Amino acid sequence: MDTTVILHPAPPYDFALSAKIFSAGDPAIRSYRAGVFTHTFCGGEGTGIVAGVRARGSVDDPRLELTLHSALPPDPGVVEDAKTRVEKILNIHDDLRAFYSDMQDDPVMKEICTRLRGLKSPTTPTVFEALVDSIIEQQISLAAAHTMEDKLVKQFGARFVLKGKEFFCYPTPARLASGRPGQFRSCGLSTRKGEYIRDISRLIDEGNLDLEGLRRYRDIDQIIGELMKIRGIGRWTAELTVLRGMHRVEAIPADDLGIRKLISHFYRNDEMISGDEARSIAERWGRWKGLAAFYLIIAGGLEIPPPRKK
DNA sequence: TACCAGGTAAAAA
DNA sequence: TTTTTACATGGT
Repeated sequence: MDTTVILHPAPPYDFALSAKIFSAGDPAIRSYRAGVFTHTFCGGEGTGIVAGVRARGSVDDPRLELTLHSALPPDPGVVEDAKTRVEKILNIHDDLRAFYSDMQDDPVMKEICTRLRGLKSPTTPTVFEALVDSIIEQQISLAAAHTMEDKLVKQFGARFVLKGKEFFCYPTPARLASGRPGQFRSCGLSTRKGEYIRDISRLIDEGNLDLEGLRRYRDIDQIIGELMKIRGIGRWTAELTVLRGMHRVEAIPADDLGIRKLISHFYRNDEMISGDEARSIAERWGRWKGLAAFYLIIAGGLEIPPPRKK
């Protein structure tokens, strides 16, 4: 059973460029293959929906075709919910014009914005997901972390079968709260990281931590401060969580090794810089520090060259 | 084979 | 108070 609706992103929007970051994703969870972004949504009792998104129109007149694949016809409310969630994950209603306008004084970012026009950064469906993934990504390589993240989803997440294929959804705090140490270890996580994730999941499950509620703080430093009170969450993890999980694009995890390397590549001729130096350089991006960092990540991946030194 | 990789908390000094 | 160490897996 397929149900199709049309979404209307704010232009400019380059879906193919924006979705490419999901290319390495597992199709049983979330991926981008052959021009289609797919994402799972779990219902009750082993049921679920696979959402597929493809581009229609153009960068300046963009439309998206969202198709929901399910065993039974979905309720109108379910369709509306999936639509809202996809819009939020891809942030298709972001207006990039103010960002581009503010980058005009920075020759490096100005050039990158021209090359990557229409690129929008994604957000995780929940703050919880951003937080758990950030913990997993502490210290180790992204390749290693992504393997562990997929294992965690398959170990703890809800499962459903559609057209003979198996799909998984990101685990709820309740599921991770009752995880045993051996289960986290079998996902490749250190015993310590397993404890962090289990303890945070318990706090949420028992009603002692409201991650989504932290969105109400206007001051980002207040959110970061609240997160850092929790065991396992340092500054880097807190900053990455608000950026990726709350779409607070003014936040930048400046201590991040990858971001430091990218800033040094584009602004300091590949001479390695400290987190404080990265923070200092990022100041020029104003309220767009995190989004600018995302643009650097994609520019780095596409091997867009830094401007010739003067 | 080592060593590093998008950190953090806890132990040791 | 500041410095050092353990941790886990994938890539090189």
